[in-house]
Amino acid sequence: MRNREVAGLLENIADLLEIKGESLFRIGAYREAARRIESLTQDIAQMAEAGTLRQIPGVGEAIATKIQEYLATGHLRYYDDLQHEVDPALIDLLRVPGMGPKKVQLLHKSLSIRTMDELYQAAREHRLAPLPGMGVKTEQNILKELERLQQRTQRHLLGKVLPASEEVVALLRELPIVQRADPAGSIRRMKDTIGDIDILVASDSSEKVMKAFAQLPMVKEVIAMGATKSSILTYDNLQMDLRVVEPNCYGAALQYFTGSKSHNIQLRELAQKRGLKISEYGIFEETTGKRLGSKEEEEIYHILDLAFIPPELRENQGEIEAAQEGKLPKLIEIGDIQGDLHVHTKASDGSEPLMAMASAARAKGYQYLAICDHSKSLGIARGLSVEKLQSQWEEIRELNAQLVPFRILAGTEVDIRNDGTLDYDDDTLRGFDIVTASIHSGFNQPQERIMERLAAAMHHPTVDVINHPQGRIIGARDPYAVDLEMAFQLAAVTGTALEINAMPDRLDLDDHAARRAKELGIKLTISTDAHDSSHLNFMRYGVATARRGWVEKKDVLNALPLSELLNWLSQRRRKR
DNA sequence: GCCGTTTTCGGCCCGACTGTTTTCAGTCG
Repeated sequence: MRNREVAGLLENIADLLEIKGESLFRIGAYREAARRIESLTQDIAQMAEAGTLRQIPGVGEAIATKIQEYLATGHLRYYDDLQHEVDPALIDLLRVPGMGPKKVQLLHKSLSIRTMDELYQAAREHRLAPLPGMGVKTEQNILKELERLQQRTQRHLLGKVLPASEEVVALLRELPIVQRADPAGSIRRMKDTIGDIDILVASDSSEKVMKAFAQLPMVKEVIAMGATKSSILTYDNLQMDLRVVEPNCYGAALQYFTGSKSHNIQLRELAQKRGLKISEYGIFEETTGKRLGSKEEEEIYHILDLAFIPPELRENQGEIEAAQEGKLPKLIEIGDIQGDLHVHTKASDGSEPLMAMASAARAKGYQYLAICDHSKSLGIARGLSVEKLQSQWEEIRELNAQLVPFRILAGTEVDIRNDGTLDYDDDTLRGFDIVTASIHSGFNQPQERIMERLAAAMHHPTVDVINHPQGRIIGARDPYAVDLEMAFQLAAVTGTALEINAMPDRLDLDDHAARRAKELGIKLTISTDAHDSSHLNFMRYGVATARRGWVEKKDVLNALPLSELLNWLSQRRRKR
């Protein structure tokens, strides 16, 4: 898939146009197209061949032609020319907070500054301040931001940021002056990675809240402090932005600060067409200025005759249209989950015994838990030999007798070997209650080989689920070369379920892929891949990813009660 | 550059904050 590559190209064009001082609307058009292509599960190259590029919202005549040219020839004349007009090195400077296209252009023209290093030097030597529109304060800020940029990694895992934000929100809620508090922004939308943390508070004493916020125990540095907005840096280098609003605007503010930007823009356009205006203070009649709603978030949507749109869907990916037509999905909820279908124990690379994992699952109110330790050849993870399996099965039988009606399923995470064969013989595989299969090697194989392996696994008569089908580790490893559309077709034909792996650094299938799989009627599992009992709590991230993928309860295998899950599994055995 | 039950041309979300200014430009979300 070259989707990310094409999206990146369009982003670069937008950046260059921005520095060049082009129309903001044209720049926005490139960014919107990039965003749409990034979230596509269909292969952009295939769409280009089929001539269907213009079906992508935000892609019109001009951009479609450019994509065609780029994919066919490997380069784009327009982009090449642009790079001669505007030095591409300057794009980097836009990453410095406070540096926009105008300042980048100014510094480039007057001081020939091209890189962050040069910018840093110039600021150190006080050459920025005398420039028109700059000044001492601006120079100091640039210096500070450059230093901060070095120590701050760009994006953080939801699994790290969500608990941190909830901790802060809990502390803020304890203050008597605080009426309401919530994480907002991309955290509330449950994106898999997060930049800055947005927190919203309703209070009549804004400044007191600011002060209390700045004194929280996790605060390392106060970056900015205004009347209604302040930013801090925590000891684990998370930036948190706090905004305080009056309680009667809280709903409108929560809607606004939850975003996404793109969702809000579309919502505001819709409002405009009806003679209404939306801001963070409420929804108003354009002509009279009369406020129609603001206290609760739901009001904003209801006044526009929309069903309430859950935060996870607010990405301008068709949710507003669906809300208009009353066709929003009834999203799966954490309480719908009846069990976990992928966990490890001490027998392979987990850290707790079977009994501990089972008790923890039962304590969560689950009806079942599938033990899926690694298979024999995965030496690095102490994969189980057939002999060890026998004793694990024995242990499971004994425990099940004690724990009834709770049920431990004897499962495996069998390795799909480099040649596409599975890591246990068929007889052994038939002995499991559930077989999940994974690729753990040959990550760099070409797409054909990867697809052959996946196809072989999905056609194998015992395989029920493919785990982490994309194979990404967020921030560490790119997905392997999966043709997702083909994988989905295979899953649909063979009736194989696909996992949404809930590990915070996997979340694989990701949200877009999950949505496409759901559209094609593929069964999904949401499992944690827990290696100790605390990891069972990762389920919320898997459910969040599923929700972002418009997934409903009926799409998810482990939302079934035990008896129906067992039915599904045995019917599958009979069919094959 | 995209898009269309108010438009194939003329629109394109809205406000706060900062630092530089004497009324505003640039940046951000």
